[in-house]
Amino acid sequence: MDSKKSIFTTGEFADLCGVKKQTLFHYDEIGLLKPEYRSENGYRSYSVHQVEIFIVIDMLKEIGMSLTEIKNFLQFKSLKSSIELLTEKEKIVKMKIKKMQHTQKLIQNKKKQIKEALQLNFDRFTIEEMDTEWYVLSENILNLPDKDATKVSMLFLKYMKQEGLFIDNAGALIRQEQVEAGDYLNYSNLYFRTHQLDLAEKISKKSGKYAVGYHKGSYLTIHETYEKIKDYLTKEGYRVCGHSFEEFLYVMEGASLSVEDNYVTKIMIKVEEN
Amino acid sequence: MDSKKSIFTTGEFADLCGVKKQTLFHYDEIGLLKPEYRSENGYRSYSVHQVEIFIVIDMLKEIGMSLTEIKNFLQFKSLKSSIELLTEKEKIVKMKIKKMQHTQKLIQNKKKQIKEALQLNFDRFTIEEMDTEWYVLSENILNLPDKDATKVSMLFLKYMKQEGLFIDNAGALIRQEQVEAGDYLNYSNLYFRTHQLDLAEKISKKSGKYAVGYHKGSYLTIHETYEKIKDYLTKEGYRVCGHSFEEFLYVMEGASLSVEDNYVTKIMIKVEEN
DNA sequence: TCTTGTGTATATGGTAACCATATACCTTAT
DNA sequence: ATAAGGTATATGGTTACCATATACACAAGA
Repeated sequence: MDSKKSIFTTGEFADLCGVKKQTLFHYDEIGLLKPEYRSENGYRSYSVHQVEIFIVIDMLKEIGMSLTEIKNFLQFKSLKSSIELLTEKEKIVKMKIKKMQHTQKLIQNKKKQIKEALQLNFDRFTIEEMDTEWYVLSENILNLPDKDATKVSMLFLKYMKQEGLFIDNAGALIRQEQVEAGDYLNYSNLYFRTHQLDLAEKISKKSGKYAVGYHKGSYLTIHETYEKIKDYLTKEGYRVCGHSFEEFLYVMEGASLSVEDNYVTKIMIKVEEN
Repeated sequence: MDSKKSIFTTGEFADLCGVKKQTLFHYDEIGLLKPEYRSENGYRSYSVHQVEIFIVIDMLKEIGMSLTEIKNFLQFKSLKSSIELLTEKEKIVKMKIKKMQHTQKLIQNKKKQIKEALQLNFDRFTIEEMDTEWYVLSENILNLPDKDATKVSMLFLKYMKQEGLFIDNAGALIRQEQVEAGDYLNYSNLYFRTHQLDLAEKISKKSGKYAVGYHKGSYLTIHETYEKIKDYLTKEGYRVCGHSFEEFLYVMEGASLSVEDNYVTKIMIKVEEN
């Protein structure tokens, strides 16, 4: 006569919700989700309907609200403002979906990159015939003071990030004169490889023979690799005839425990035979 | 001659990455992302390429990896296992996108619900003519011992949750006999409203006149509201002629600070005129 | 040149949302 | 009747930061 159907213990309810009992204790403690009642033995009892509350809590948590915020929201002090909040959250969810889709692309790209890396020999220099490629270029920063150059670069990178174009590798362009002068850290532009040709205004290209080498380790020691490539070129009867393009890989099978030792920069310098 | 372009200070780099300086200090400390180098004055210097690393870190964080896991991953101890990990993470991202899309629906539903609630008077009982509705029903738990009933309910709810059908409200069906006997907590089935008619095997319906009332507050005091509805029916010249359907999560503008006091259970009992 | 505002570095303590563990009690199944 | 397993509370620990305080560095103007 006083049967109570669909009443769950803490363990059952936790299982149902896909969390640990601890979490429910916590929610009880902070008053976010208290059990319907306690039995005489002190055991918590949750009802079916509370599963629904939990689902809402879980959802709000998922979209980045803190438990305190959620508690306030569930107070429903004003239904109108609740609707407003939900409308706002709807936008956030849309953005998150977009971000996740971007992440998907990023992962695919990284996988491709690693697969390529598996085929590569980072210790050898080569001369390669390369096709034209299209880049989105930053403004020229060569003749700017370092401070200003940094600002321009920042704006460029922020823009690219914001537009979701930060999927492929970023690169740096070093002009022939700087390469020849050994002024390797004096970039003239940053760039991104792109397949979107509608970004036409800021595009540059290259095609022909390139010396390809890989620099392992810090940015600061890249001159060493450049010098080695130059030696290699002399030996092979080539000389620099254009700009250098640096792209960043950082996927070397890591013997080293130090993260940054695994950084690899791909260097491509336009060359021709003597 | 020794110009260094695109080198960022901690503040700049933080801005670029969309985080606080503190976060970068933290990553430096735990060895996850150390600056390329330190100037003589002790200032951290980050390179463009490190933005790329940060983006990967951020992405991996987004999909639920801990900083320690990320650090290990970036060690690239084995490129093959790195690819495997990424492939696994790809699946997770897919799932997350699905979940987010589900969340979108949920939010829309809650908004609709709140909008409806704004029109309602929770203090009045009414007799309403209602159309046929289709429900996904759980197994009958009426004649099961409470323990077993709970288990069956759990399986039902878990199934619904897993299938992503936990968008609309859950409800409980109390049979006429239990309603008449005052055994209001002795559900015979749980149900979900549904628009998917392909779930045909587990469907139930109803159509006709219903007494509609709202119970505010705890599950345990629902009998009070039932008794009031019964009084109301007698006064109006109606009597119970079918089952009662309870649905949850109609929200009330919260006068109370206690979360659970603001929840409302909608009670619909099939009735006919005397 | 001095100053003043802004930037950086380190150190320390604090926070949210749990998780792990220990201890004690309760319940059910054999 | 006893063991296995579930529940309750208490306490300390964890992760990924954030806030604040203090000290030093740098750039720009009076």
